[in-house]
Formats: sequence, structure tokens, C-alpha cells
Amino acid sequence: MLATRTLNSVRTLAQPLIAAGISQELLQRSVAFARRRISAGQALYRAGQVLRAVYFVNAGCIKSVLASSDGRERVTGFHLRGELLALESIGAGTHEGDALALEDSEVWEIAMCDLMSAAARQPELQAAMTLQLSAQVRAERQWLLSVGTLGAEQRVATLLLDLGRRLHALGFSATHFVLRMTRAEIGSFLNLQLETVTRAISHLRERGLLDVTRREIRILDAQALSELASSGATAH
Amino acid sequence: MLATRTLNSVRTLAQPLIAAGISQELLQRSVAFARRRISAGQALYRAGQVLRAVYFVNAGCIKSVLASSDGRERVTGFHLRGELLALESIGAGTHEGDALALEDSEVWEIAMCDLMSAAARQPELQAAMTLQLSAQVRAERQWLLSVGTLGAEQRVATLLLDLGRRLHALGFSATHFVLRMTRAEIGSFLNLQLETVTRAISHLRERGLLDVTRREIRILDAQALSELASSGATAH
DNA sequence: CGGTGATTTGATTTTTCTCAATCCGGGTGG
DNA sequence: CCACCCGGATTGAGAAAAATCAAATCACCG
Repeated sequence: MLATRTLNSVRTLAQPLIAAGISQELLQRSVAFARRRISAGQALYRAGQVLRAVYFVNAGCIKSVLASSDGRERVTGFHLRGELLALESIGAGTHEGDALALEDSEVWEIAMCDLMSAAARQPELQAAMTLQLSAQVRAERQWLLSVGTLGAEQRVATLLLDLGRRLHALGFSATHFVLRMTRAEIGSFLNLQLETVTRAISHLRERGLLDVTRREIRILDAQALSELASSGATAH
Repeated sequence: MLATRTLNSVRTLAQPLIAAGISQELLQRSVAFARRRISAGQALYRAGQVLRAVYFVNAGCIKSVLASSDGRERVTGFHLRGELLALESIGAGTHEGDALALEDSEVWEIAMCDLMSAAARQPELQAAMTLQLSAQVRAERQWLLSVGTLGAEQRVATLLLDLGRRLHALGFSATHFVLRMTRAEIGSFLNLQLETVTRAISHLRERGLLDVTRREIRILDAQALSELASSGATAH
């Protein structure tokens, strides 16, 4: 078995990152930030807390969760290096949901007051925030479409391909990686029960598209997986 | 039968509007815009078109639709007076989805070049766009949660209450209004089939919570409807 | 080395979808 | 003026997808 360190758990990375809208460089030269480590399972912030900072994920994997007052909840995203967290809570004053580390992670904490004053000084930073948020809306709508129109297997395939693509953009393998989230968390994100996720993965394995050992994923036929994921024919 | 003109189809309104982030006043004094009328069924824009403008809904009702290349599609929102359309396509260069008028409507068209130059001059406008988008992310996540965790009846109840609330904020009745969208469009938004929407509405009527005649809705027991909509117990 | 949480698999139930038929109102043209 | 037509809405019956309930296995951790 591979040491997970050689997969997608590296702490630092050579190449700079360009998140949609806000580049790492723009952040670094525009605002002060503090490195902060969160160990697996710990909360970066919780729903309802006063919004004191936004966070740039520098390493690890963070899930964001939205819950209602009566106990219903959904995972709204899995965030890798290069993504910005809590930006959508600007204007709300408090965090809209929880952010939990799925593995030991590092974020750059950007205090709201610093961000606001920097944005006031630097129009390009304010504009970058707009671009960042608009990209976030577009990305989340794509998931809305996928989750709403695809069957269980197709949704799981889509998520695996998406994770692979994003990891690849970070310099990791697109076809061989370790899931940082449980089946239940995948299900919560894809609007499925954990058993359904398991069955979907099992079926993809039986069809020879994947090789799976618990959290370790090897995509054997990305082409076929991709075709499956976007086959309007077998929808739902 | 009431003349629909006395319900929620008024063209102009006395009180000013404050969309989350971008107020009507801020728009009016910051950028040039052109009034544009769209008749029922017409497209304001289509997916793939170059993003030349964003739109402030001044009257009527617009639906936005996201489609995939293989024919799957979802209604992503129903937009009333005070809402801003296409802002999420900033940074993409082209429209992400279609916008169709559900009734004769009026929008204020704000050319992208004007918006950009105005935002560059006026930091408060750029900041308002950020707030607008962050509010949009929050609102859409709430729907993600509702659609993902509630049963069919609860979803329909939630939508009716939401429409009532928004119409009330515009000076109309919160309990008596005319739906501008078909059952199929409601279903697309709530991730249900049109027959399921019909059945949910029928059942709510049988329980005495609603009075329904085709598109005309009268909410008889908003309290009970609201409790139904947020009962984690009977989820899904 | 037991225990705990995660995963897998199976059996059954529930919800919603799908297919089909009917109804209804508004508009059209004879 | 009225019969007809059409899209939307409603209702029913059966099918399918996923949820739920249950049990067994597995890996990791103390």
C-alpha cells in the first residue's frame, strides 16, 4: 500500500496557485494573514460565529456544512488548496455554516478588518473578490444541476472525476488519490445515503472503471467514467 | 375571480428597493442603464451568449435556467423586482444559463463596460457587487439544503412561503398571489416532477393549508405551512 | 487484542417517477 | 355563437430508484 504522503496529502507545493479571481500572489502582497493549522476533525469555524476572517486553504482538505435549525444538514463543498472559505458570509456578519478539517490542514487566516481596508485601498482586490464569488456561484450551480439530474452512480462518477481534476491541477495524480471524506460525507454532498454511495462505487468497480480499497481510489477508465457521468439518456 | 392586475403583476411600485447589496438608488446614481421590456416567454439572454450586460429586474418575473450539453436542465431561480441577473457570469465572459420572462417584464439593462468603469470609479459599487454575490451564494445554499433534505410536500410549502414573503416585501399580499410559473417549472426548481408538484399542492389543499385554483394561490394557514416546511421529523 | 467507527452487502419499504387518461380554460376559426 | 383545439393541470396505477433497516466485515487505535 502506498504511503498516503505520496498521494494527495502534501503540505506545501512549488507552483503558485490561481484560484478563480484571487491569486495567491495577490493575496500575499495585498493583505496580512496568519498561518493556522487545523488538525483532522477540528472546526475552522462554526455556523453563527461572528465573521472575523476569511480563509485561504493552503494545504489539506476542508468540508463546509450547512445546517438548519431543525437538524437537517448538507455538506456544501470539499475544499482543497487554493480555495477561499467564508467569503460568502461577507454581508451576513456571521458564518453561515461550519467548516471542518477532513485531514490535518493549513489555512491562511485573513482578518476581515484587514481584508476590508485592503480592498478599499486596492480596487483590484475588491474586483478579485467579486470574480471569486461569481465563480463560486457558477461552480455551485453546476453541482446543483448534476445532483438534480443525474442518478446515483453518475453523481459519484462526477465527484470522483472532479476531485481528480482538482488534485491534478495541484500537481497530484488525477487518477490515483485518497478520499479524505467518508461515504456519509460524500452522500451528504451528493444528496445520497451512504449505502447508496457505497453501492455506486461497488458497481463502478464491477464495471472495471475503478479500483477501490476503502478510501483509496484508482480511476481505471476516466473516459468511460466521464461518458457515464454525462449520459443524459440514463438520467435518474 | 380577481383581476390579476390587482395581485402581483403591477408594473411599477412606489417604494424604493434594496436588493441585498445593491440598492436601486446606488444603481441609479452610479451607472447608466436602459429600460428593456420582455414579453412573456421571451428570452432576456441565452446560455453561451457574450456577457454584454447585467440586468436589474424592475417588474415581472424571470426564470433562470441552467442546462448541460447533453440536455439535462434545472431552473435555478425565479426572479422578482429588485433582483439582479447575470452577475454570476462576470468572469466567465458568457452567460451561464438562459433567462426567460414568465410574464411581461421590465429590466434595466446595465452594459458591462459601464458597470466595470463605474465600479472602478466607485469603490462602494464594487463592494456592493461583492455583497450581492455573497448574498446570492447564501440564498442558493439555503435552497440546496431545502431541496436536499425535505420531502416533496415540504419543498413545495417552502417555495410558496418564500414567494409569499418576497411578494410581501414588494408590497403585495404574502398569502394571496398568482404563480407565474408552470408546475413543470416549479418541479424543475425543486427537483421534482410536475405530477409530484401537483400532488403535493393537492395534498396541502386537502389538509386545509391552501386554497388553489390553477395558478392562483391562497395561503390559508401560513403557520401550519411553515411548521410543515421545517419539520425535520418527517424529512424526505 | 478488544473496541469503535467506517464500509460493505442484503432485504424490504418508501418515495418519487413514469406512463396513461382525463379534465379544464382560453383562444380560434367556422 | 359555439364547437374545437391545445397546453397546462389533475388523478390514478404501476415501476424504478433510492432510502431504510439489518447484519457482517474490516481497518485502525488505544
